[in-house]
Amino acid sequence: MSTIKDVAKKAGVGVGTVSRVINYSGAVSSTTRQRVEQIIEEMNFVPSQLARNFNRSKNFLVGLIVPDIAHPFFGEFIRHAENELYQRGYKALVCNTIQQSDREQVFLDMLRYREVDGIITGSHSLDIEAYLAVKAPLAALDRRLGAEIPVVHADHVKGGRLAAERLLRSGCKHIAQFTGDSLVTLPAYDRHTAFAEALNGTGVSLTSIPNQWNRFDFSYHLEQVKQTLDEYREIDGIFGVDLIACAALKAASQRGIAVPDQLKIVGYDGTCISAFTPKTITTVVQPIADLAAAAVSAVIDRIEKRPIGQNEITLDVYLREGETT
Amino acid sequence: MSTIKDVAKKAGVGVGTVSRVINYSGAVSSTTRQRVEQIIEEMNFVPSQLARNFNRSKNFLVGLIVPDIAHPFFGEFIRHAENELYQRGYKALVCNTIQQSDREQVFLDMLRYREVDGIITGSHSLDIEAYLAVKAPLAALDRRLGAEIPVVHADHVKGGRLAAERLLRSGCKHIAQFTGDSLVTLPAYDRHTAFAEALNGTGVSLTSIPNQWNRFDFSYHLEQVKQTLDEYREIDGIFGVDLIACAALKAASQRGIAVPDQLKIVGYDGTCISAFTPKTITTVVQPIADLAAAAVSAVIDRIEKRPIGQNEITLDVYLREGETT
DNA sequence: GTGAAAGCGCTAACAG
DNA sequence: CTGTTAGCGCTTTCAC
Repeated sequence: MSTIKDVAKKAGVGVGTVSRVINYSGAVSSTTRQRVEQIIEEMNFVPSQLARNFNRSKNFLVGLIVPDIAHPFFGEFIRHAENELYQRGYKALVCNTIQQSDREQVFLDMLRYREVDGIITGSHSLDIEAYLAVKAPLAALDRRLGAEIPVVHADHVKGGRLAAERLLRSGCKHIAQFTGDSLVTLPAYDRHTAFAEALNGTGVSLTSIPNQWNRFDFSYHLEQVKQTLDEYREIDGIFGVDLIACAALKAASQRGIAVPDQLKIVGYDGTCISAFTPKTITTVVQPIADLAAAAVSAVIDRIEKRPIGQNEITLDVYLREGETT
Repeated sequence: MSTIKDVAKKAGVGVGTVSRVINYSGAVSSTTRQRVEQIIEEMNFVPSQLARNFNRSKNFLVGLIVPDIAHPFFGEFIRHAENELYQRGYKALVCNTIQQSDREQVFLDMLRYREVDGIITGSHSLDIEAYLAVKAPLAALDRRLGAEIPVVHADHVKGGRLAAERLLRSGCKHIAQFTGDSLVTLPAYDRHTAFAEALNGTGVSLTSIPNQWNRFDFSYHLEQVKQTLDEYREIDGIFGVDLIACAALKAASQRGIAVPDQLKIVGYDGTCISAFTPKTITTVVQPIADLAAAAVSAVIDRIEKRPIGQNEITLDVYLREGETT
């Protein structure tokens, strides 16, 4: 593995010159440049990124913390985030927490150890304090971690309202919604509050089923929907994340309930799975690519110490009509 | 940001001692150790991973190259690979190639630049030569890149046979299979050859439709299945990856074809989506977690220069019965 | 047991 | 324009 020194010696120049050549920094006469480039070629020299990172004390690496990469929402988020990072010269380190907060802590530590230059987190298992202790470039997806830390999220208030309006328009009278853990103040929870509010005074009954919506365990959701359908026979409308909507479609099929005739379903997220089912699911679409781009911009602005704009970014959602309403 | 030198000075010891303390290497008297640890605590000192990586010339980073993270098969693969890497003290860098071979080249270059210690690739857009040029720790998923490069894959021959036998057992007479690009010698292609062989001499007709199976574009697959069903009215059995099986289920539903009565479907991969549909898809399950573990072991063995075993690892598959056969 | 010193490979400041 | 030199922060001999 040849080094910059070897190249310099063989080319009969100083290491500074070689550095200038490979970095296109400073001025080098074209004859020198040519000679050096040729030697580099000959020796098959490749500058060590390790050394470069070291003395610029930067990795061009951003950690992406998510509960589960295989979950469609996070999978799509990471796909877009990775792409966006790549466009800007950064690489993506993925971190699955899979409901283990200790792993989340480890990844957060990578920031202190300067293994990554910044972090985007979509996981929520850790206490907020752990995040606040980190005064490094950080951005959160759908969680307010403190005034200092940028958060990007979809307009969940509008999302919840759109879903409710859609079910009302279809004439539903007994609606069930599968909510997240209300103990945590997630922007994402707003959709359920907004959903309930939109139903208020319409005479429509609402049953809220607590559900761990970002858990990627289909049988868990399926079981929950089945229980709900069995317990509340009158239900004619269901609202939940795409995975739950998908489970609802399956449960209805197994119970012989016709969709959308007897039961209407509205999903949330707008992930690819809403199209995989025989009946395309009507769903509230989150702008996943834009969320990813916004989160990436937020961290990179902080890494590169650019003037920063607002700390809370809310992006628009819309309802995509399917065949379940 | 305090450095090891600051700590040494404040503790009144040499930097070597501090280094021994934080690495638990060499011997340090317990009094010294205590004093140093206290100072470290006080100063809130954290060793720079950047510097450490630099002088060990190692990153503990493995690149994971896949066509599309959001594709269920690759999403699950990455999830397991990341986990496995984490257990062994490595981190995962993800690289979406999304059908762009130039990006694949860039990621491969990271190996030469020593940005990653090794690479696991599940992408196949690049010419084999580009891989062969890299004589660094590398492992491939489902592709033979050369005798030197380890490859892990499922037992696709058995997989193809299982699928064929299942459809035969259901009494199918006119079967269609959606194959990959036969130009490339992928182990994964064996399933289609085996599938065809198993049908040989049974009097059952087989139509093979060329399909880009690892393309993550549902509407593309859906369109293809629809065309096939329209063109070959007599088809009563379909074999393809889970995504295609899913599309087939949808196409059948839209065409008013009853599954499994009029049409049987067998998927391949065993990804989570096979359970998402109202009728669970009968599918050949690849041991994704084991494939990931094997690939990770292969790269790490090479990174850590351990004696290596065989270069081609074939893992068992099985048929998971669903409701589409 | 512990301190001093020599790098790891590169960048950047500083003389020429 | 270009060579020299001083680090970047840590690990690792090598004496003491």
